Formats: sequence, structure tokens, C-alpha cells
Amino acid sequence: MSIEESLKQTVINAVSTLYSKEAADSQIQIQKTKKEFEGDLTIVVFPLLKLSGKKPEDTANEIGNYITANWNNAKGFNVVKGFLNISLKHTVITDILLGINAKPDFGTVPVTEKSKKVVIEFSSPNTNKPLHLGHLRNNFLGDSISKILKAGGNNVIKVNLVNDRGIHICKSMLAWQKWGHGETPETSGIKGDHLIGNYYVEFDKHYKQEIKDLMAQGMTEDEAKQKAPSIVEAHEMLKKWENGDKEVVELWKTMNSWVYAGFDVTYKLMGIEFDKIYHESETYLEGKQYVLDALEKGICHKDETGATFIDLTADGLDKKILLRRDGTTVYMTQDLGTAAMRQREFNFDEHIYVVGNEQDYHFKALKLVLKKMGFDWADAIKHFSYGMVELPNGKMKSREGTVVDADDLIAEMTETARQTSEELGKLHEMSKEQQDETVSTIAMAALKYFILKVDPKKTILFNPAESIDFNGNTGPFVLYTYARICSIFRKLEEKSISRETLSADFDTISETESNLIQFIATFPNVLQDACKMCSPAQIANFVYEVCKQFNQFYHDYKILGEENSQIREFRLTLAENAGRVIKKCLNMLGINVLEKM
RNA sequence: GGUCCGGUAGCUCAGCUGGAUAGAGCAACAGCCUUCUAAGCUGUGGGUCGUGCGUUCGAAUCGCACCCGGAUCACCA
Repeated sequence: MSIEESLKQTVINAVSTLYSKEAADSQIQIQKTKKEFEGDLTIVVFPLLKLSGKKPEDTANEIGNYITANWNNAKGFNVVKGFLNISLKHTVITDILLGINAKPDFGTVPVTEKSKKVVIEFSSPNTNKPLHLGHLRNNFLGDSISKILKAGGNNVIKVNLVNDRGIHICKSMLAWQKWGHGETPETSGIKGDHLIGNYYVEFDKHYKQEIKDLMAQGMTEDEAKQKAPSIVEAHEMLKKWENGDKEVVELWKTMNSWVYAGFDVTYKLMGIEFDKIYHESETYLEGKQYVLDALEKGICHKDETGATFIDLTADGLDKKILLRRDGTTVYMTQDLGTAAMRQREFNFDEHIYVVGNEQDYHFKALKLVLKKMGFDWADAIKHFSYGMVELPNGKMKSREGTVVDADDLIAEMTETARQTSEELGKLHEMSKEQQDETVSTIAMAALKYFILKVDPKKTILFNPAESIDFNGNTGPFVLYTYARICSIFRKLEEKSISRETLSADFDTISETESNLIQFIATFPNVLQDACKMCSPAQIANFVYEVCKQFNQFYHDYKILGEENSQIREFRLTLAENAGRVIKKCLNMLGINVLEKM
């Protein structure tokens, strides 16, 4: 039984003894005492007034007296208005710390055969452009959620569906054919994904010009958009690709391989890996059969033009086309197929899609369609929806080149990290390799933390003019705190100070220490919550608080300078466990730890 | 127009299963390096929690209405 539960029971007994009334579980509110007040646990007495029939202060005092007399964990109490603050005995606090220390897996839950199987799809890049800041949010969130779920005892399978076919790919192919003069990543020295991205932008430029010209000749905008020579050619190319035209397929393979080489570099920088990578070119036909079956069963219908649709109007959505009139598949059909495919493959209990909130409607519809088609696992589909990353002048658009490029941003931050580190003299006595690793770890920590600490469903406004901070509530700050803890234990060895066996029996714990211990003790709950809500932000805010409290503690006491070996051991144990928790949190945020910085 | 999401300090954000005087960081100002890393610590100033009404002993938190911003409602993905 936890301390809180035990206290709760005591309050129930108190009410029954003092007022001969039965207190309901929900009437007893116990919370951690706020910093400004003295005490460890607070009982809110307002809900108990009906039972006592007395003033808040009197009720609180009476219950407080009962608790100090009958509950041996309490040292004393004070009353502020209707709040009864209980101070715990120091031995109770020490016991909490010893309890944490005794558990090697404190907080985390091991993955076993019986664990829930969770497939999580994220990243899913298009092969016609390099990654930008918006994609980073997707990747960081996906990676972090995977790690949180894993720490929470789930069997997690990370998958990536590469969007490597379709009209947008043909656009860059066509532009390269026309204006590329055989340029390759090798000849140009440009990273493959960026090279292709340039041609995608190039296509759009020409396409826009053609639309303008046609409209000048009197065409409507819609007509011009359809009849512009570039887009007509792109559609022809797509048809050729679908028919397996050798030349087009060859070109497609070559250009995709450039992009993949480019992506590999970026994924490596981000430190993100997948268990399985799907390519849309290999899976896009999968869903068609399900639609045809549904058509036969009367779940889907054909409209007057010959397109196949499913009627979702009864559920508040619209009619949704599943096959075009020419019989080709759409986005929804493909997702249908891949979902069914993965269900066969993994027999998942849950399938999470990490996709931006602009697709909320799509996933609502997807789930509904699966349900209507009779897949009993439809409820296992979860859309993890997150907000866009916007710039001061609005949304990022690859085609218009108004994006914060991922590689550029990472490079820029690495440079800042290097400069700052040098100014602070942190890079002395490090080899070139160590320096590079340190600097890039700090840069990625800053970037990941910057993005993960905000509530996923909120839009992030990113101002490129204001660089990402390295001080305060940031990744580098958390890393720094961890590095300080590591430093204590390095010094401990250097000075050959020996460890002791910590006894629970001493009475010199300060408020700083007590708070830190009690805060760390909540880690298992925080992780469970973060798991339930899939929220890296909760982990980030928790670890920040741990670090802040630790730094205060670190500032207040010279641990290694402490003469009393029991007190020193107590503080060392505390530092050690704070470090363990911080390390776990960093790992869940996908941030590599640094023992020195 | 329908649906969904957001609106908290100058800026970036916590807090939202109702509880004490609404918290951090950045920016500004003032202190703290002879002892385990100053990317740190301590302090000062800064708020009609979008607006109004309601529920309640008690509302940033719950309900309703409205205002502002965004997303979405494709035979694009």
C-alpha cells in the first residue's frame, strides 16, 4: 500500500471515529503539498464538512490530531484554511528513496510475450523532396512515442511507409529529364533528396507559368490547370510507370535511390530507425480487392460516373470515393490495404498512425470504413494527431520553397552548439571525434526537446530569426544536469571515496531533498500517464522539473565534501537515482545522453 | 456553412480527472565561481487565464453562448 492510500484509509477511520459517519473514497482528496506550504501531503477537508458539520479549520484540526496520534508515518501537521498539511517522518522519505534504489527497472515495465502489440507508423516521407521542420516533428514524436510505449511495457513495432509513387514523383522526374542535363548527386555535389527537391520546385515554376499563359489566352483557371503541357506530360508518365514502362521505371529507380541515400544521412543524424519499411509502390494495390468484395456485398456502391464509393453520411461524414471511375485506387484504398496487411502480418492490438491534424478527417473515415467492411480490429486503429509547424508568415510549402530545411536547421544548430561549447571551454581535452559527437548530441537534444516539450496537438510557431535556446527549459539543460551527476561519480572514484550501506534511520533530510525524492517517486505514474496519452511533452516537463530540483540540491550541498559518511551516502544515492530517472526520460525523448559536456 | 483543434506574462510554453497567493523559461534588472561542471543557482519587476453567463463552499480547469486564429469537409497524398 502506498503512503497516500494508507493516509486515505486513516482519514476514513478518523471520520468514522470522530463523526460516526462513512466517508466515501471520492470525498477524500490527497495531494502533494505545494512548495509554498510546510508539509508533504495535503488533505482537502472541504468535502468532509458535510460529515463533520463543523468549520473547515476545526475539522482539519480534529482530523490532524487523529492522524498524528494514530498514523505512525506522520511527524506533525498544520492547517491553512481548509487544507490540512501533513508532514511525514523523515524515515518515511528515506524509505521511499531506498525503495526506488532497490528497483533496477524503477518505473519501466518489461516487455514480455503477453505485452500489447502496438504497430506505430510514422515518418512516411515523400520521395520528391527533402525533409523539413514539419517532418522533424513527425519523426521526433513517432520515435519518442515508440520509446515511451516500450518503456511502458508494450511490444512496439515501428514502421515507415515511404510514399514513392504517384504524380508528384513524376513531376520531379520530368523536370529532371527536361532541364537536368544528366545531373546526379555525384556530379553536382548536392545531397540526393535536395537535388530531387530542386526539380520538384523547378517543375512547379514551369507549371505555374504555363497556367498563367493559358489563362492569358482565355482559359479558365481550372481548365488551364488540367491542360498545361507539363501536367499532361506528368500524367502520361504516371500511366507509363503504372504500366511498367522500362525506361520510366529505370529512371524512377535511379532517382529514388538518390533520395534514399539522402534520407539515410538525415535519419542517421536524427538517430531514428525502423523495424520495417514499406514502399507504397509495393503496397498500393493491396486495398483494391477489399473494395471489390465490399461492392459485391453491397457495402460499397457505384455512382453514375462509375466510381466506387462508400456512404458515410449516416455517421456524419460524407460519401467517400474508394476507386476512381477508371478503377484506380485512392489514398484511402491504400491505407485500407496496408492496415489489413499489417493486421495479418503482426496481429496487432493497436495500430497508431502518427500523422498531422490536417488528416483528422481521413483517419476518422478510415476507421469507419474498416468497421463497415467488417474488420473487427477496426477499433485498434488510432490516429495520433499533432499540430503543424508554422513560420511567422504562415504554413511551410515545399513547392514554394518556404520551408525550414531539416538538414540546414540541424547543421545550423550544430554550429551554434560548437560555438557555445567552445566559448564555455567545454571542448578542451577532447579528440576531434569526441568534439563532433558532443556537439551534435547537444544540437539534436536542443532540437528534439524544443519540439517535444510542447503539447503535440498545438501548432508550433517557429521563428527562424530567434534561434533555439540552449538555456532554461531545454534539451542541453537536461543533458547538462545529467553530466553533472556523472561528474560526481567520476570524482568519487578519483578521490577513492568508498560507498556505505545506507541506513534508513537518520533524521537530517532537508526540504529540498525531501521534495526531490518525492518527485522522483512519481516517475512510474508519470510514465503510465504519458503512455496512456502518448505524450512526450509530459515526460519532457517532468524531467525538466527533476533537473531543476536536482540543480538546487546540487547547489545547496557539497556531496563529496560531506564528512558524515551516512549523509554523504544518502545524497549520493539520491543523485544516483535522479540520474537514472533523467537518463530514462532522455531515452524516451529519443535524446542521446552525454556524460560530459 | 458543418465538424474538429487552439486562445494563459512582451515572447515560447506548463497547469485543464474543479482546490490554497495562476507557474517555468526567454528577454530586462540585481546578486553568487578558491571546494562535486556558472549551459547553473538566488532575487526583483511583469497577468481582466479570449469575452459573457451558468453550475459550485471554490472555476484557468466543468456547461452554454459568443469573439478571434487554424485545420478539414478531393475521383491529392
